[in-house]
Amino acid sequence: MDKDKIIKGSLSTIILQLIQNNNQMYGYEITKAVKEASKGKMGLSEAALYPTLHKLEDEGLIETETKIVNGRTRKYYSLTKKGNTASIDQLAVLKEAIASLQNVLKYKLSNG
Amino acid sequence: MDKDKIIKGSLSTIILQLIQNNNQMYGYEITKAVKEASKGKMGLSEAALYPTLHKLEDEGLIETETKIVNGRTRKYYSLTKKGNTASIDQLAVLKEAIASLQNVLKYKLSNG
DNA sequence: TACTATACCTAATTTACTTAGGTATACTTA
DNA sequence: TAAGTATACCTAAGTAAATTAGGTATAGTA
Repeated sequence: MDKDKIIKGSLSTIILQLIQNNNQMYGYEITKAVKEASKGKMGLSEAALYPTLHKLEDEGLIETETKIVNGRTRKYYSLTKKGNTASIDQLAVLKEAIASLQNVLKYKLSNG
Repeated sequence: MDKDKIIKGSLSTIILQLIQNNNQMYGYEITKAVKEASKGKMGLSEAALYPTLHKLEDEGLIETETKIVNGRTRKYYSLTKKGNTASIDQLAVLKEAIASLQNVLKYKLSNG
């Protein structure tokens, strides 16, 4: 099993949550955050990240502010009001899903 | 967020683990087990399940024994030796991935 | 007799990711 | 000074794995 498969389908939730925890983040910073927080056990490719950021922006969940830092452009993302609500909701759903998954993994038939 | 997205990409691992916990299971039983273990919070569609079972069988991780019960055919699946090893390995990877995911979800930048 | 539950299945579509690039600036190292 | 690494943005094409939307058939229940 690919070690990153767990983030499949949860990518939007992860991104929203990271931005919420840190008020604002830029794309490259998010990829580094995932790597560092997971002690290198997870990788978030830029090819997966950027389209998802653009999708979240199109949905009105995040908004951008461009800054020039050290001669390079950074696009900082922060949550909109709608995005803040969505982040809270999605995190709750994900946590419940993790709990359910753990229950499924240890499940034994009662008549077994 | 779709409440079932967490199982995307982990489906093979879940199936192998359920069969391992119960020695042998048939397809329909697996769908009911997921529903019951998750208290109805997760659903595993048969359209997702059966192709995955067939793939695992093609890979030599599970094997079948057909039984007629109450006038209906059941295809019981059990782990092969290879499947037993794979199940143990994949469960470890998945558990580590869950732990990593939880670390990512609570991550705050040190310079924030 | 119709509906629900059990029990197997597939084809076509869609989604979300990976692979495989591209552009550009700043910093480090040979 | 040239090459390589890190930073920082991005997209197009391909693929994997799910969903949608069915199908077949038997047994039990209303």
